[in-house]
Amino acid sequence: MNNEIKLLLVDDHDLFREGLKFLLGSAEFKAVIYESVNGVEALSAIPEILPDIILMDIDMPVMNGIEATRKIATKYPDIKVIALSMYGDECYYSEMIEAGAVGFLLKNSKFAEVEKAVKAVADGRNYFSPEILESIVGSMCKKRKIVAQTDLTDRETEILYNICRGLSNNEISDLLNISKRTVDKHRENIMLKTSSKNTAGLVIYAIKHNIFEL
Amino acid sequence: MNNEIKLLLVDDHDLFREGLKFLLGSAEFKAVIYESVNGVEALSAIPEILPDIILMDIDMPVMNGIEATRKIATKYPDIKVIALSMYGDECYYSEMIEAGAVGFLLKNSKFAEVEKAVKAVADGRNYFSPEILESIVGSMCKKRKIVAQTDLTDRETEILYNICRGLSNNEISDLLNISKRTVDKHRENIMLKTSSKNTAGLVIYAIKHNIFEL
DNA sequence: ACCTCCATACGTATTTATACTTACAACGTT
DNA sequence: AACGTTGTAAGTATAAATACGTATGGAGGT
Repeated sequence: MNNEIKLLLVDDHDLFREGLKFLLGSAEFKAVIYESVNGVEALSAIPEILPDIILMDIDMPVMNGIEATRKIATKYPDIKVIALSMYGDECYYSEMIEAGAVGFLLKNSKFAEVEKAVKAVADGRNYFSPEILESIVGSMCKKRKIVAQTDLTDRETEILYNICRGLSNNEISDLLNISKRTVDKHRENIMLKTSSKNTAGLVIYAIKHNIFEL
Repeated sequence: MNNEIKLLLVDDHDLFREGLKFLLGSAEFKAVIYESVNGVEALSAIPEILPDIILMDIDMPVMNGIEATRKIATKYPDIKVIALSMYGDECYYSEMIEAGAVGFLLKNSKFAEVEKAVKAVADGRNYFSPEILESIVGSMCKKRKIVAQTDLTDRETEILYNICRGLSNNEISDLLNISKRTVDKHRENIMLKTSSKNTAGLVIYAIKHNIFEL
């Protein structure tokens, strides 16, 4: 934190870069600022700059920030990439995280947030803006809500699982070495318990209740 | 960061609390340490302590950390809860995040991580251990992979959607004012295109390709 | 010992789904 | 103008699923 941080700004908007550069000059930490206007330029500039941290825009011509981040994270695992995006849509941040970003900021955040993020990643931590975290939480809650317990017996669960695999009652009866009629009956009972009208309902129930994974 | 931080440790293992308390004494920041042995005790102790940050174990008798966090986050939104868990399973952290934790640490992390986390949340940020972040990334990648495009026509997509809703071909034909035999044919074509053997396969395909949402 | 739940099995009947076939009008492309 | 795709429709046949029954042995709890 006491050393100079080499910061590379990658953004196609000159004005945005200029403003950010100015602000970073007044930051708590000392930073040397480099600039690139898109992913391709950034990639070619990196070998000689070897920046510590990259502030990467996502929407860019030539090569977008996600692709660029993916390549950078692979070739230079020590370089920390902080994503800068106009929007906090899930499709953005999840791909960016997957690509290897260790931070994610929205462009409408205050500079103090940028400072925080830079300090955090310089320190080996990661920083995600509250909006993003909230969104992550949100998508998790969604996922969580559908996890519930069933009142299906083990056998019923097993049979439901195999129904989801696409097996017919006949095939299931062979698999489990029981009568086809028994499977029929189980299926009937499962439909009763799960309030399903048909196979479609069964499959959806099974997925919602983690009996079957996509 | 210059003020004293009021820290409440909630963990049922005396030794763990003691060790952590000692370590926190040598931390960069100044902290007053309070202790509780489970969620219930923590909840009754909070009104008089009014801690800034809580380090909350998840596996505890009487009231687990998730329940306790949920209650705390509701009643005292200003108190930051950092989860401490032995395991980084998704079922743990996602529930904990949902409950309102702003940080998540694994018990096998070094004390430096605890320090980082405390500083981060005291500073209004959030801190998730790299393992957890990696896991979040993992679950996101999974989600992403299943989104793909289909070569189904609009009509076929519509019919597949209604199949997933649990409608029979007969009901779909009524709904769309077409012959039942037409729906039969569409269904057949869809099965061909999606390489599905039966309804179960159709439903799974539809969910994977975002034609139907759970 | 009694009772409930579970897994097993079978009978019968109806409804749906699956499979293979042909046909044709509308539309766009080559 | 010929061709491919789409959406529509229909015939025939079999397989599967759905919907009612009933029944029995065993495991577990009261």
